[in-house]
Amino acid sequence: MVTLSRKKREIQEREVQILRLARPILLREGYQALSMERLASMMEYAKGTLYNHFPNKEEIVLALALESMELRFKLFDAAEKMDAVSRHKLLAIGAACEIYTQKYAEHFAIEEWIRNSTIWDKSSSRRQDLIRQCESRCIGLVATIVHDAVNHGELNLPEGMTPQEMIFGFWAINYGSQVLSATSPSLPDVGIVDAIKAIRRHCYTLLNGYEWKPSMTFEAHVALTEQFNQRLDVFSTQLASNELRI
Amino acid sequence: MVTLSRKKREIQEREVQILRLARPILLREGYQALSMERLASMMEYAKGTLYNHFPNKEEIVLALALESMELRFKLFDAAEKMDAVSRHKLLAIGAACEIYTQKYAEHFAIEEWIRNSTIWDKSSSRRQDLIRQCESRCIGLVATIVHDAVNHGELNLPEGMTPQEMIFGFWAINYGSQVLSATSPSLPDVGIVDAIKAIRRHCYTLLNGYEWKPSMTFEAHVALTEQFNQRLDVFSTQLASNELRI
DNA sequence: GACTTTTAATGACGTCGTGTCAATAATTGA
DNA sequence: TCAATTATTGACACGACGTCATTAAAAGTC
Repeated sequence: MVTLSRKKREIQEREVQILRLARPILLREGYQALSMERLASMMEYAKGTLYNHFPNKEEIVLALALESMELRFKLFDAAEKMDAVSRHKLLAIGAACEIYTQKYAEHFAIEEWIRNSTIWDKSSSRRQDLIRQCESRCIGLVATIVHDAVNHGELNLPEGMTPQEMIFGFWAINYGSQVLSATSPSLPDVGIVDAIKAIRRHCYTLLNGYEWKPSMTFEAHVALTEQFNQRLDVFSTQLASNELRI
Repeated sequence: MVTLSRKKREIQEREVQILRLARPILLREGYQALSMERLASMMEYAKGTLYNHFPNKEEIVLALALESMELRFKLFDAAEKMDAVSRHKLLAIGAACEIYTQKYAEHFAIEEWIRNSTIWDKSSSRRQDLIRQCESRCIGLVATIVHDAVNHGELNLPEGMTPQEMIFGFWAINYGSQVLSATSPSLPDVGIVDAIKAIRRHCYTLLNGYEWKPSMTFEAHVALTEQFNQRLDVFSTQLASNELRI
């Protein structure tokens, strides 16, 4: 039936629309400002209708976070698909992180909400699963690079370290620096001028420490990172225009 | 006057008491569960009295976070005072981080609230300053170690890197791994068994990468870390019994 | 000790937000 | 055309924050 599917489509549409309205509020005015009443009136629907789509406010926040994580995954995926040796691919992943937290800083900010237990615990296990899956895929993707590196003899993992534990280090240092840069109250006062450059250096040194082949200069490391940065920038812009939404 | 000071003391006491009641609620039942009404009734005071002490709920949370940060600083301070060469002192700091996030996991969890903009923005600038100061002192303390290392010729900082930027790397990797371990939904499913050991390895490799003298084996690195761990464990237990509160 | 002044404590109140649910409207199916 | 199903509505109950006029207690004064 045409009418049926039209109605159904309308309802599905609305879900997207709710998220589209919610995102800037959460971002620019904070969690408190995001209220179901307000969303409903912006949608020109009653509050009850909103609750047909999302059982609570928290679920909306996690839905937003999931959207953001999916964008992250696409960036990672594009990075992994670059035609390069394993060490360089890892730089591409690093570049993807930089893009994500710089160009898509809002997405990074929204993704952080999943770590708030108030929000995580109140939302449905279905959505929690989706988020877990998305995170797993991201990790798996990067672990593949490590795996290949080992197989190609470009890297020897230390005794007893899994590929996942290897990437955990890079994950932690990148993630940590991003959160600290975004939220640490005293960072600017304290002489940390260019956090990104510092982290690049640390990652470079870490790669050297593990003797990940091919060895390279820091200048080459930076140059390559910049190059991947640009390519991923283009890619992500195309992505956005294809989907007509960011 | 005796009576005056008794009253004044009573009021001061109450501030501590409020925090002592608030902490376990925030920790075990979450932010929602911490309500001014409830705190007031537990104190057997009216709500208004509570508001004489703290202008809002957020301020209570930041006050708790500050207490926790002060404990962290004490651990760092004890680590820095260990009689050891610079590289080993940095291990002691690493051990202090481990103690803080393992033995005092609740403090770590509470400290995280300062990164919530809802809470940060609503509380007084006086308290924000105190927190910034405490963080600065922590950073400064560790930066000193790097400084000394350079002065003693045990470390060459890469061109253009400040001591603060050097420690930023270690800070980020430790902090990042702690947050990820605590909150990342898919970590266990994904083959990251012993996050602490992995991070020790990464820090070790990083130190090697910078050729921080004296060079050492990973086994020595781990053994020394364990040793500092124990010493700081004892220290922190004494600290707690001295202050009759944790 | 009687008093005034200052300081502290109280809790009813206004306000706002969540989430529910019986009632109503719209859509579908027969 | 009408019954059955599905979607929408908004009044309502509830709970929390933060205020403030009112009341109580303590300090200061003679």
